[in-house]
Amino acid sequence: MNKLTTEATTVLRLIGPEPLHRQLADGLRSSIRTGGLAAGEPVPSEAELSAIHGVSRGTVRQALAQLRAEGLIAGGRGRRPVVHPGPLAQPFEELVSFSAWARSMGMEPSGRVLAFDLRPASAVVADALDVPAGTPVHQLVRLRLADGVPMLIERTAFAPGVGEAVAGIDLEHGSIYAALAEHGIRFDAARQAIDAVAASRPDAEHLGVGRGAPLLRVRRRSTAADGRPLEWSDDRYRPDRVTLTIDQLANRPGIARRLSQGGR
Amino acid sequence: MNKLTTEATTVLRLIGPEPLHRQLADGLRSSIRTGGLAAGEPVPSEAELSAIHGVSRGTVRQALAQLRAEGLIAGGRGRRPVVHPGPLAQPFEELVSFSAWARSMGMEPSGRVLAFDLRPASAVVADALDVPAGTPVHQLVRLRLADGVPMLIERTAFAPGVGEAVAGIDLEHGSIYAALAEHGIRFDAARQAIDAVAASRPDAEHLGVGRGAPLLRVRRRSTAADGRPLEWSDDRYRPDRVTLTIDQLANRPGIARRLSQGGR
DNA sequence: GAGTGGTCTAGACCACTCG
DNA sequence: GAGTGGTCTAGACCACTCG
Repeated sequence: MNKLTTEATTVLRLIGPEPLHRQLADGLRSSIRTGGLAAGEPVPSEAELSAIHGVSRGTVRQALAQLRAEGLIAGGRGRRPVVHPGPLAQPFEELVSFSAWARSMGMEPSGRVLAFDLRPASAVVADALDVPAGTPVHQLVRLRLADGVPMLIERTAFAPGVGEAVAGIDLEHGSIYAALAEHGIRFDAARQAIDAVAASRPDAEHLGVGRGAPLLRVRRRSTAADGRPLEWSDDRYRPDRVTLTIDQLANRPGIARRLSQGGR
Repeated sequence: MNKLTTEATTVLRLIGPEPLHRQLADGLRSSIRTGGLAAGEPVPSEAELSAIHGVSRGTVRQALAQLRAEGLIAGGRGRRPVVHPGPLAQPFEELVSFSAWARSMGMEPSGRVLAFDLRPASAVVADALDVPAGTPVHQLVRLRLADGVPMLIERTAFAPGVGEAVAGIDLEHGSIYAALAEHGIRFDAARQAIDAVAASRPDAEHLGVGRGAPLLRVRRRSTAADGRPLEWSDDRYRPDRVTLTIDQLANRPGIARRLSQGGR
C-alpha cells in the first residue's frame, strides 16, 4: 500500500448522473491543477485507483485515457504514468474568449467597440455562416485590450439568432462568450486558419504599430455541438504581444499546412 | 444484414504482432481515405464490425476511439457514427517534413542550402536542445520550394547525434525526416510557437517578397518518444503561399494564446 | 520476480434515436 | 420496439520495467 498515493488522491464520492470515468478524470485533473499531484510525479497505478475508488480497471483506464488526450499525463508500458511536466493549459473557453484568456493571465480585459451593426454578409461571411450572400447579419469590430494595452483587433460576424443575443451585451467590458452561454448558446468546436498580414493604416493606428507592420491573423469559424456555425471572426494580433502555441503529438490532430486560397 | 456495409469494409486478416485494435483502425482509416467509406456516410455499427472481423466490441470501440481522436469520424449517442465531412488530413510526418507535405499536395519539393555547418549554440538553441550554450551543433539554413516556387526559409539546429546523421543526406532533394527514420531517429511530438515577423532583407530576396513584408513564423522544438529534443527550427513562410489550419474541439488540446516572451 | 500498463474477451444495463 | 452507442464489470494473458 502506498500511503502517499492514497493521500494525494482524494477518495471520490462517485454518485450522481455523471459517468464514473468522468468523475474520476475530473478528480485527477483537479488534483493535478491544485498541485496534489505535482508535475513529474507518478500517478497512482491503475490497480490502486481501481481499489481506492471501488471501480473496475476499465473505468480507470477510460479516465486516464482522457487525461492523456488532454496532455496532462504521459508514459506507460510497464512504467507508471507521470504527470506531464509543463503541459499547455488550454481550456476551450480561453481560446474563444479573449476575456477569459486575459483574466487567466492575471490581466484585466476590455474592449473598444469600433463598429457594431447589421450589415449584408459578404461572400466569405455568408459561406462561413451558411446563409445566402447579402443576408443582414450582426457584425462587430472591436479593439481588445489587456490592462489597457492593445492586443488585437477582432472583426466578428454572428449567425442569425446569435447576433440578436449579442446586441444586449455590454461590449466594452462583458464577455460575449459568457453572455451567450447564459442564453444556452455554447461553442463546441472551431476551425482556424492562421497566417500573417501587413497592418492597414487604421488597424496600425488602433494597435499602435507602424503601417505595414506584420500582424498575426487568425480566422476562426466556431460551431455548436450539432455543427451549426455560430460566428466567424478575423482576429489580428500584435505578434510582439501575443504568440500562439501548440503541442503536437504523433497520430493526434494538430496543425495542418495549407496552400493559401486566392488572395486576401 | 447490411450488404453495402459488408462490401465497403474489407474483412481484415487480423494477424501478426500489431494489436488488433490498431489493425482495425488502420483498415478503417484507409477505407475512408480511398473513398470506400465516403464523407457523410455512416460507419458500420460496432456490433457489425465486431461480427465481421471476429473481435470483441471492446476492441472495436478502441479502434473507433482512435479514429474519433483523429477527427475522422463523428457522431454517436444512439446514432451511427458518420465519416467526418471534410476532416483535416494531418499525418504527423507532414507537419515535420516539408517534403512529405509538398508531395501530398501533388507538388515536387526541393531545397536550396544557404548554409550548413557546425556552429556554437546560441542561448535560445542551447535551451531548446538541452545542451550547454556554446556547444557546437549542426545548423542548417534552407530555402524550401515546391514546384520551384519559394515557400519558406527554415533555420534548423540539430541535437548532438542527430546532426551527424543529417550531414550524410542529400539536402537539396532528400527528406531529412525520412533519412533520420532510417537511422532509427523518430520524431514523436513537437511544441510550436506561432507569430508573425517582418522579412529581413536577405529573407525577402530569397522568398521574392518586399523587404519588411509580413512572414508567418513557426518555431518548433521536436522531441523523441522519451522526451529528448531532436531539433529546433525557425521556419518563416510566405503567408500568401502557405496557411496553417487547426481544428479545435472542446476538451481537447489545441492552440494556446501566450504572451510573447521578450523581443525577438 | 513482482508490479505495471497494453490488450482482449464476454456479458450486462442503460439512454438515446429512429421509423 | 429494435437498434445504437455509452458505460461498467470481472477476468485473463502478455511484454515491459525495475530493483
